[in-house]
Amino acid sequence: MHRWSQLFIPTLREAPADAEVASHKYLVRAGYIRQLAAGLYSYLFLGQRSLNKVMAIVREEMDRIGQEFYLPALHPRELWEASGRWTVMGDNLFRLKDRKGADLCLGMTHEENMTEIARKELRSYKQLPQIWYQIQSKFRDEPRPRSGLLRVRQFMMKDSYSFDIDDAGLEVSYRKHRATYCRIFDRCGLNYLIIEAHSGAMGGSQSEEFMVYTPAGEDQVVSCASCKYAANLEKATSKLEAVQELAPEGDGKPLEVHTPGQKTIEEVARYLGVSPKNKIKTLALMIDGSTGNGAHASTSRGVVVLMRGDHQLNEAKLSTALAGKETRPMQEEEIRQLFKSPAGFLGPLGIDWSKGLDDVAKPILLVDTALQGRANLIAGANKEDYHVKNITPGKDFQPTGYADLRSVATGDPCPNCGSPLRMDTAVEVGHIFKLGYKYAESMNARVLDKNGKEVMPIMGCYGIGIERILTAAIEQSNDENGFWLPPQIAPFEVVVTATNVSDEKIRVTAESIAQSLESAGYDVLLDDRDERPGVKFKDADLVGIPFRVNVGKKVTEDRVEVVQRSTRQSQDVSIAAITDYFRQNLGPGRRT
RNA sequence: CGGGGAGUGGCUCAGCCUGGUAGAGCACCUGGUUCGGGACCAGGGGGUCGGAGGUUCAAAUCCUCUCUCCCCGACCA
Repeated sequence: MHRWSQLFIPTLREAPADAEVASHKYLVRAGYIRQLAAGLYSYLFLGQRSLNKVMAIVREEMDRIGQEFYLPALHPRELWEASGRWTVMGDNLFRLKDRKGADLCLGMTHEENMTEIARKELRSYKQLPQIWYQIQSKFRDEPRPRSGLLRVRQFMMKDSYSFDIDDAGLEVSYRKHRATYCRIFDRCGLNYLIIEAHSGAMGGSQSEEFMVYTPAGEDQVVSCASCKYAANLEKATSKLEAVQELAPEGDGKPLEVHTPGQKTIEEVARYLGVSPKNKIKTLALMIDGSTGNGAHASTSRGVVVLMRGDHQLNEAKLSTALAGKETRPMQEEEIRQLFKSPAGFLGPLGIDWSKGLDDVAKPILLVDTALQGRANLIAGANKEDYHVKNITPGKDFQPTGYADLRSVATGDPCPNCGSPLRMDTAVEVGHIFKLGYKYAESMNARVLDKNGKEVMPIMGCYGIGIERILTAAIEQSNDENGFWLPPQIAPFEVVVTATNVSDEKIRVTAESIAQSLESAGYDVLLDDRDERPGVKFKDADLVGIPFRVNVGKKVTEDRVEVVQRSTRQSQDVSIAAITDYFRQNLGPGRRT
């Protein structure tokens, strides 16, 4: 039996000054966590208890499809060299040296470690499929930890990895995870949705994210109210309405027009009396050369992006199109040097664009798919105060390539059904991802197939942020007095509040009610502190326990009050019927 | 990393501009009165004012450097 009077539950009247989001404020105020440093938190009694419940659910569900491992958090450099990520991960990877001077790092994730095991141990297709998982601390030197437990440098992750002999097998493993994740998030009481995700620089493979709507989130989710379409902003697209093309002027060939002082899209469009939709937006960007040594060194490279005049560039999409390269806006001087054009009048004509990303000597020209098939557009003339009409992509200039680079905006038509799209912020609690052969390839994992031929196993990886489940649950359910958790993940299901412990009858009754609820298998916290009732009620409201039993003056009538935290509805229940009440409202006690 | 803000008992903050004995509320300890929504009275403990250097007779306060934390932007569970 847990007695509040003997526990360490340091509740705070006021939120710490540096907490902004609800979950952060309440986790601290309710005594769940304390901060150690930026992005590092200690989980106290209530916090750890709740996380343990989350992990128990995750474990129970994962055990139905996979096998639990526990891998080291400390990894030798060689492991990460093998996959190439020792350099790729840059500053995000925590690095250290052992006493002998050997390089080590703290695992941000465990693809390498798992693949290493697979590489050494898996020999035959007969051993496949495999699903291996673990629940373990991950370390990431985030550039900016934030929002309490939402983005931290050390956190618990359930990560799993699937190994299959072929695509069909991967599909099965992926489906299993998807279904399991749904069960996990359902059991944790989260209101989530599954969205198509940006699959990062590796591209191609399928990836979905499990999101919970909350203004505290860091992700933008685009969704359709009419159909099921939902995607990450980095991935989302929308239907393009047809644009009225301009009639060709003169002989239909590119035609320079004088546009004195007109630089922006809007100015030029207004000046020429056309819609921005008929204008090409030209963005000059730069890939900075790496300062790395030897093999990895590269030179800076210009990238020009063409968008429809009224469209916005999505940097994540651009980065994907550039195989993961980051860009920055080009400076005016750089534009002048590279393209002999004044900034503001840059256009695609007359420049020798590279034929592919590997063609490093020339600048890259990427054109958004919204411009593919368009005609008679207007762009800069690479000359002060001049623009060019009658430009048709593919005819008047040859881009390096076309790509979907456009950011979806609120109200754009859904790509499936055409209804207006909406955009919401959300937090990612899980991610499932078809990895493909990336690690099998780089780390040289091979098995023999039916025909005795060596093939690479195909992999999937799947993650759940443990703390984020708690955080999302709190973001989902809080008010000015505190928060309430779904009973399945609350540190206790019921708090029994003895309103006045100096009243013998109340004290004894509270004690016996707590006792019998506990015997019935519920997690009960008995508030037996010598405090005034107000203090206890405030604390009970604060700490996230979904039900409260008030044991007060009505004990003389053999009655107590049960208060549901979420609705604040209170109901008198006879003491004899208290266990039944919870059987009806909570189901049978889990520990029976 | 770029931009903005903040560091003063455990917590929330005042004091700083205009240098002169370090404060309030809450929390904590003791005694008493209380006991259904963060009680009251009396007494008490606790702070090198983030750190270093400088200016000054004198620095929480002015100057320089530095560390830490938070927020906004590029990454991710």
